[in-house]
Amino acid sequence: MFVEVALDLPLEKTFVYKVGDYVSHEPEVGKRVIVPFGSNDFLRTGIIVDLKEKVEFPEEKVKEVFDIPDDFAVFMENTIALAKWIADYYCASLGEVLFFFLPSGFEITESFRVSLIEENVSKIKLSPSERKIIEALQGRGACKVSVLKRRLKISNFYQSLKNLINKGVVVREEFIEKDSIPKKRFLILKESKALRGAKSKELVEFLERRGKVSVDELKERGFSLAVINRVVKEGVADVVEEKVTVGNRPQELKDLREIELTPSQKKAFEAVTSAESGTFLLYGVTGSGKMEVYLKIAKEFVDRGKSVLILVPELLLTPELRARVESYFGNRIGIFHGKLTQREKVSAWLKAVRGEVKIFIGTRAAVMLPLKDLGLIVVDEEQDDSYKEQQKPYFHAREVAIKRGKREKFPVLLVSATPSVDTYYRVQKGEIEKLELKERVSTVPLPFIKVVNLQDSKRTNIFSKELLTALENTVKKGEQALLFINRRGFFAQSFCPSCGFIAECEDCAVPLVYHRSEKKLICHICGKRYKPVYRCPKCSTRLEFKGYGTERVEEEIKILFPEFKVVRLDQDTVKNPSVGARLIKEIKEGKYDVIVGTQIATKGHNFPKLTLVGILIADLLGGAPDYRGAERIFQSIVHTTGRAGRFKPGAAIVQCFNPDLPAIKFAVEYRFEDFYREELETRSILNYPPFNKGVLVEFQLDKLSGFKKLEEKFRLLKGELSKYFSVGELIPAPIPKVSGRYRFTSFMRALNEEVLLSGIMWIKKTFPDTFRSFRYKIDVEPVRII
DNA sequence: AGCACGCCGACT
DNA sequence: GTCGGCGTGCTC
Repeated sequence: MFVEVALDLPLEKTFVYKVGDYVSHEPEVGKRVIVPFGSNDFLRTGIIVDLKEKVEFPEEKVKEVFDIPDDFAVFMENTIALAKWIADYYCASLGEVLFFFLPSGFEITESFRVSLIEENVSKIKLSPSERKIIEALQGRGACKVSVLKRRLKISNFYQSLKNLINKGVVVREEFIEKDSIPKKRFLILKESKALRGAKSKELVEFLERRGKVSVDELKERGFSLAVINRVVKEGVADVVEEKVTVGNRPQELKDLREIELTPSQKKAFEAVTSAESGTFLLYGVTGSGKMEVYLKIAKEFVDRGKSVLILVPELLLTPELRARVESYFGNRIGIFHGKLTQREKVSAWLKAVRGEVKIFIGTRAAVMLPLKDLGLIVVDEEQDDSYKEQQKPYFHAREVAIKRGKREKFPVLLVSATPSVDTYYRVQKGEIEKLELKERVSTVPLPFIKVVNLQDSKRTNIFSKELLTALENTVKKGEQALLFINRRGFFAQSFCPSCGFIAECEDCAVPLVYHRSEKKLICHICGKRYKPVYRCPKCSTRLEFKGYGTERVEEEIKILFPEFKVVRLDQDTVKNPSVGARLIKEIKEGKYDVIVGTQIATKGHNFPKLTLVGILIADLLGGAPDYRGAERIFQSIVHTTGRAGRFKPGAAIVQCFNPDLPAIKFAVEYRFEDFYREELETRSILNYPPFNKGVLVEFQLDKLSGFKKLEEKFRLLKGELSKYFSVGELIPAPIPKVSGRYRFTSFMRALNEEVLLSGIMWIKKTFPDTFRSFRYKIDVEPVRII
């Protein structure tokens, strides 16, 4: 018997191994396998992707599997096929995809460690490289070879290290990086025997009753380790280690069937629960009860014995949301997201494998969970960019979910008040069925939105008179206001008013942002911190810290209204989760009058007293100037203004310089269909996605001198590449230098999925050889192209 | 990716 | 002679 194994390597190849007699478990597709690999046969973890009776590969070269450590598969056959699609579509290898999703606690790798044994090296002849290695090892214990190599940057590193080992100065030892699967030890009764000693007798009797008990439980019941060991030694019981999962706390259950559905909610419920497969869009404004509907649909599938996966954006997976889902499904829910610890991830993965949990709620990383009898995937806030992975494999979890539904034959439900332009386009083409919730469940009307043109308005700094008046009235009534700004420290660069000098990051060449709390200039690309310069180094004029960030807004509000209690909610203040949770709690309790915040403040939280939302400069909500700017402005306005008056009537003031932008105009007038129509028209004319499939290629150079060679090679391939893509120029990225590396990008567009797939296949075949000496990234259907 | 090996020019 | 810098082939 042979197995085909995918390893965590950027190679198209899989590897064949022979399965010998001495493996712990039967080979099976999707199981982990430990195999020797490479010149020194280090052990690595792989995934079995196929079973074979015969191999074409010369049999004498086929190595034998070291072990198959589990009696369960960590991937299902279906998800391995799905991983192949991800690999083909998003330009990665099968192994890279599988090991991206598999919690790293499942991985076992073997490597060498070296340590110095001969401290007195003065008498031995040594080359400079060898000396460098010894210096690095001095005063240290064993050091991983890979770590040492990375630190030293010597070209003949391995040769020099070998010389040192031959000279007897350094020793080498293999070691295994252990998996971190939580394990528990159990005693299993083998044969009953009468033992001496009261405690031993008691333990044997207890084992006779229970058969199998964990060592932890025995200890809790007052059996000492000595007694336990004795019973094992006498042959009464065996000790086994088992991989375990950790449970959730039980919660009070709320019965979903009590909720009465409106006619359109009912229609949506019927459509999804009666479908065998297909993609749906649950579409409805704030307050139309989207969540109640999809939870009820989920409940229906669980009642039928199916499992359900609910995907949410990164920022939405708050304790609040979890509590809400738990109130419906109790402790039967599992959580999976990137910020769990290794052990928690492994534990959650095992729960899925064993079917211990029927409902999983998670972020994009959860989309490949090996859920048995999966009957439904819900993608909440489907337009959210956090569904797109920003490293290899650059997959979009919404797309993977849709593919998974098609492959495993179950419905996929996208949910949004402001669908992505992409999804809306597919609704128009009939690929996705729209289920619109027309009635609002909430008795509170949608907030009244007023647009203020900053060019006409009388204003104090960035605050229009209208906004200031509304702010004052709101706080006077004892209610809260949220002032929304796009980014922390936006434009808060140090700027010379006489010569125009702007302090920039020496590595990334972007303007530095002044952070008052730290009294430092910070680069928002690489994070490097600088001492602030107060006088222009060129003309020694006093510098201004210009522009608006959350900090400056907070400060100016405090000056304008010294009696208001102001709180700032942005990346800086909620970086520490416990501080963030405390601030949120305090806001809900009404401890603050004004909240100054970024996107973070608007996602996933309901502030009951919040009745006024002010958007300071709506024109800037698009962030980076790319073809999706309008879409982001539209979504930001709708989401932010929707925060006002969730429980009592509220209002929103949208300040902007250009009130005629379709994204602004249609958002504030609640004319959603008009926005999508006009935006799709623009995209169509300019030939942007969704009318084609975009691919962003980015090259990174250590030295600018390498550009000539890169350009040459790129030009050489361009002809062939143009068979699949319309290829954009190789241009320096708008932020040309990141962490000391120069970035060059080309944006390419393929006509459709079919062409894209063959184009990516060609890239996979060609790029690794052609651009071997270059660092490059290939981001298929990127969410940002700068 | 990570490693081996081989070739070159530039230093002791 | 080494050393450091590439380009290239291979991993079951």
